[in-house]
Amino acid sequence: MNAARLDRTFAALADPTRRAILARLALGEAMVNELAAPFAISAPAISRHLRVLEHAALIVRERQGQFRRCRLNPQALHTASEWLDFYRQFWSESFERLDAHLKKPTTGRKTHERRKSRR
Amino acid sequence: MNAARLDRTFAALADPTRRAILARLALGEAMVNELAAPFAISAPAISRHLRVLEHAALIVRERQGQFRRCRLNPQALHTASEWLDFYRQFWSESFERLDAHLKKPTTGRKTHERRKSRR
DNA sequence: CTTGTATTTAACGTAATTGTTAATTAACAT
DNA sequence: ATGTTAATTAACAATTACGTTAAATACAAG
Repeated sequence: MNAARLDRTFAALADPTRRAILARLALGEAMVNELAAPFAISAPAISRHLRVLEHAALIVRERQGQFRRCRLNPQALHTASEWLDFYRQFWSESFERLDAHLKKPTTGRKTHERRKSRR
Repeated sequence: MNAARLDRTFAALADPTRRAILARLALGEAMVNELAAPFAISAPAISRHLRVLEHAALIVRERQGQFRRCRLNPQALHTASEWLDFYRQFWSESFERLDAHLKKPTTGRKTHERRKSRR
């Protein structure tokens, strides 16, 4: 539910720079320039990526002197993951089918570990 | 891993029409016109959405007479979900923090939990 | 108050996305 | 063959996305 929110979240995740920023923030909070350092793009470009991430509620920012501290906001990731959760049944089903397929041609050998149904 | 693949998957998921198509396909396979029916957009527009979903490996299609049968391909959803899984720890941590916060409002508590530096 | 550092906003170019309508391909039916 | 239906491709317009450089803002510090 709330389609626009999911739009923004998935769109924000659809960029490798932004995913890398999130990965960096997973290691701990960081300032903007710290986040920008690994990338070969300009500071304004980073700033806009951060704006996208913030608008998607994937990060939060707060002024700290002349810096701006950024940290992960797990809420939006949670929402996106919940959406995907609905489809988990399908890939577990297809693993079951694959499993059945692999088991049938020869005799009973345990070709694959069965994927557990999760949660 | 494979950034371009995740790019395509998340970008494909960042559109409400495409998510609705996936939701419909979760109910079972369907032909293109069947998928198009609920939407107020033209057939070519649907066709392109399907192309995006196929290119992102979220669906597979096969000719069936003059029709084209579409079905969910859980593989890409699985990949996206795995990527998100990495972040599950963060939102569970923040739930723990929220929990602690709600339990301890009155007594002498240290103003802030220090984020652990992690990995 | 002037200068330096951190970050954002403005202005701009280009490429991608999403939609449209018209034309095309593929299969079916008469 | 001809016409009908299913679906795609072609050609085009509008919007959004992402990058740049230059200018503006905000704070720190001599």
